Amino acid sequence: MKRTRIRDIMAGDAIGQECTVQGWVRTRRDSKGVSFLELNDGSTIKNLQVVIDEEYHGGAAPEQQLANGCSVVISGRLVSSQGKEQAVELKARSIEILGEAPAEEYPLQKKRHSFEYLREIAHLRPRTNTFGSVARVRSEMSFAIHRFFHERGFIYVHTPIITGSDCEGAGDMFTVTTLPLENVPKNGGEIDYSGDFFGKKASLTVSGQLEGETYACALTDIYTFGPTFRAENSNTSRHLAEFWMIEPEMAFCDITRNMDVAEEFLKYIFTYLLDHCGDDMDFFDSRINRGVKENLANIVQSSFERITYTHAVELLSKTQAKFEYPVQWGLDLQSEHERYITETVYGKPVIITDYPKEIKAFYMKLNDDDRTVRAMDILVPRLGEIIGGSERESDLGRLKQRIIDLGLNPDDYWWYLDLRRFGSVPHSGFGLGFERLIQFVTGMQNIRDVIPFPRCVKTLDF
RNA sequence: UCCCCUGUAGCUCAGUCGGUAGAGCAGUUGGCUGUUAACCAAUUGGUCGUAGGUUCGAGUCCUACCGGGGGAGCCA
Repeated sequence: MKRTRIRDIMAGDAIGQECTVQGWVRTRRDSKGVSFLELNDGSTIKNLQVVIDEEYHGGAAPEQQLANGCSVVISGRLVSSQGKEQAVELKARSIEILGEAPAEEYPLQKKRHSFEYLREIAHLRPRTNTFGSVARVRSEMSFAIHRFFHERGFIYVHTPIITGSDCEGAGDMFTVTTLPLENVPKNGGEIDYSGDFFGKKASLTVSGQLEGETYACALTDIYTFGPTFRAENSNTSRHLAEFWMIEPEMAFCDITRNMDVAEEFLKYIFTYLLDHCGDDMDFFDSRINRGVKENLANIVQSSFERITYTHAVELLSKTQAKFEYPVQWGLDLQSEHERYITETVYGKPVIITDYPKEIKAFYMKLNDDDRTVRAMDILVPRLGEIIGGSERESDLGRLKQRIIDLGLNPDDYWWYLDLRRFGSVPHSGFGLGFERLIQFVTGMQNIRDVIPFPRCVKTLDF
């Protein structure tokens, strides 16, 4: 018999139909003469209640073995439930156990486990409500992101994972090598990469932006969505050594349209999530972080406030609120400042633009005041910065000067500079970390719990 | 990398003033004709993270190391 997904059973009116379901037993409750199984197949957070009563004709499954965690094939008839917690239930006619899960050894109990413990059994944690929901939300969010860009004619560009440019400047890089580590060839004191696989030093990418710009300066509207690697020794609930990043890049686009697209982007994917992941979002809202749904709904409804960095500093200087870190023009805004502006001052998302050039990257377009650059950060309540972007410097001379001013070598950026030498155009883009986005929409506290197998400093267990 | 907290049963935790350990849940056994975190009863289960030290005596105090968590910095 064809396998029916539990999601489809829950969504439709299938009462009276015969069907076969396959899944894992989440829990069993016994009374004299009747047993109840909660069955989950991952297609939805909802469990299907299976009733084993006098009409059950048996099969290969003694009830004792129908333990939490075992996998089963169950055939029977869908009936309306006598219980109050569910509308439909499956009256079992036959049950076959595919794989047992000995109760004394199975690490997942039907009680609630701490996330710290579940991280130690990352191969089994997708069988829990929380991690099943995270996986479905990740998948739906990925799809929503691709759909947003696809609908607007953006080209999905696969920027490289391995990069030879040592100049991306966004963080510490992992080296990629086939050199024998026990006897690394050296030329003087320096490592000699000439005999290495690529004949030069190679690393894992820390950003696809510079490569993305090359394709934007040919295909106009592009985006990247791929893995990114940072070898930073940061041990926090917001950092991973391997994470996924989304980086759109648009030619013939100034900072204003960049902001328009970013605002539209966030509203689109949040709307998609609320429309398509209702059950999972209800779970996050009630069990993980009360208010996440309302927060997303408010963002979708709002019109993002747009202010300059200079104005933000004025706001922060005028307030009575106490901050741990000083507020002064020229210093970067701390997380506490960003949250004060978006939560207390405006109560909605805020886009801050035109930061001092000293605290932003070399490639951002210099304003006429020669002090600020066309950067834009989008801040949202409960998180702070969610998106960072800018209009890129399109003038060859000014870009070259910025590189020199920061003590970098223009020769390292020859192909990036070529984009300004030949057919240069105003262009803009932004980036956001996918896992931080998932953290934000689910309310999950630790970034290690929104990616299937987190890679962190001193952690590579699966 | 720095600061703070933490490590006790399979899981989540309690353990007072230093006197060799306890609860809930899970498991096991039994009971209960429709349960919903099912319920009721009984019961198994411990090198108290590791190594030193102080002490007549250490889960408890001290030191180091290891693991976990929170915060900072860096950043997405």
